[in-house]
Amino acid sequence: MKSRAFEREFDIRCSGCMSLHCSLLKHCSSEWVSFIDQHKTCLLYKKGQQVIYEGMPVDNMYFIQSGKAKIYKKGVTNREQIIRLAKDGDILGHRGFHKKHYPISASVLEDSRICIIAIQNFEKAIQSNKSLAYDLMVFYADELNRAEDRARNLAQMTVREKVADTLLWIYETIGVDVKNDYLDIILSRQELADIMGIAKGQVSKCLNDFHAEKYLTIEGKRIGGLDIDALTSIAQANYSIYTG
Amino acid sequence: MKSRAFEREFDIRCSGCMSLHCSLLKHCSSEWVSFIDQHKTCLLYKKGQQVIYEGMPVDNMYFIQSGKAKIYKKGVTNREQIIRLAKDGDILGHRGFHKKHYPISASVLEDSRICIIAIQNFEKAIQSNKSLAYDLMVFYADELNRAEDRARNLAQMTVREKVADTLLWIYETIGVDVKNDYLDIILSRQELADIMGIAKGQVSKCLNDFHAEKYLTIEGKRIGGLDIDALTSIAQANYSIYTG
DNA sequence: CGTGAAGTTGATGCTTCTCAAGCGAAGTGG
DNA sequence: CCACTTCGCTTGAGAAGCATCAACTTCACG
Repeated sequence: MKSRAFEREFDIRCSGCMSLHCSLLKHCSSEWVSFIDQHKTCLLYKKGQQVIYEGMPVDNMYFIQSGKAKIYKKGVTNREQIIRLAKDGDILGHRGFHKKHYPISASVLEDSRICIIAIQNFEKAIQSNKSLAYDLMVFYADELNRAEDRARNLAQMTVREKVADTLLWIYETIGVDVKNDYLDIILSRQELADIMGIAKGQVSKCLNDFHAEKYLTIEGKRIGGLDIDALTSIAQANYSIYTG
Repeated sequence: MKSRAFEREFDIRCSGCMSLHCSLLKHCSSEWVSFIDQHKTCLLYKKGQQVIYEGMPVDNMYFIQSGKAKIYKKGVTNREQIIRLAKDGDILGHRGFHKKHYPISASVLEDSRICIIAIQNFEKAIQSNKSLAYDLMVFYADELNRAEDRARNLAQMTVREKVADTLLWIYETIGVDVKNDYLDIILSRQELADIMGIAKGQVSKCLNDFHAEKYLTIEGKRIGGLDIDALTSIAQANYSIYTG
């Protein structure tokens, strides 16, 4: 953990954090909220800094108080596979729950405030707050469905379909800046490629195609003005799914 | 549910079923085991019969007492994507938990005995058996990690790597018949292709390649005598992963 | 046997990856 | 404030991988 040299602490009360729908606190009794308040650490991570290292022993759960992060695994031929993007209020590290080593890495994409709680205390909170385990179970079940949809899409879609599908996914999970309608996250072309498991150049070309077809606007790394209907029909052109 | 015309009931006591590590019963108190015993239905499904229909309202949880099943989603251009194989003791339908409609279909691959319990009773059991929610949470978390590994592999691996990886996956999740060392499940080439999201012909060719290279033996649809080390090194040839 | 379903094999062409060169923006040091 | 450097993006050519399709073979089952 040497690389954490320039992290800085910040201070926030959990009671203020609840408005962010923090998954941990939402279903804890007030005494447990103050327990967590006293046992948590809050750190400021600088853009690009790595929070979780794949293969390291599981020690903490992390909660994004503000900021953005990417969660990724090592893949084939020195590639990364980004499996998820996270924003304010999201958990990091829950994939390591009940495992010895984290199965993923996580890095922040912009300066971010992260609340950290030791895994033992997280376990205690689960054991003592009945609905917390239940809600986490439902949360995991949702993530599982989403992960398996993505597995199917990565396996079966063409590059063009993957790009459309991924833009919609970012739109849904991260959202847009209401001021200018740009996706509220900055990703390099390589990172976009690592989400879809395709080559960087394909991302450039496909985005330019979509731009030429007027389905979106590009401003450097910012992507916005998504034509949701058009992208949806591209992503699901050959689909015979029931969307429940 | 018209197609269930030739299902037949069978009878089994939950207390006998516990030896199969039935996920539901393992952590229920004895009074709840008898509650479930009284509220479950047991049906015999014939080979090929569909148990769960993607898009139908969620009504039951299903447990395989004996048999094998495939769990799959509709995909692109009339393809299916098989997301999981299940055997004795496994749950079916848990992906629909807390959803209105099943996100998956499930069919049995051989004659199978299935125990069925209404979702409301399953909910009651969770609410009343504290460790059940916890264990289900851990179960979902494991499934999530596995699903995301598969997403990465489907996105990044070559066909040859996918085939090696998939054979190992079947070996681990389903196992082999100890008598003859053949994988203990019968899958058509199309079904194997639907697991990996590749073309049927590629499966044939690649299996023949592996056979020629003496990494396995083929007896019709039966595949056996896997050279685990060789297949592992094919699947992970270009991998830079930490395997925790 | 006869029929149909499933498996194999090969030819063809499209999709996608790889690699490399050119370009532009952003940051650095003088 | 300007040249220099660096990094990431773009674009294109060539190669490889893979899907599609069709013809043929094998197998299962009546």
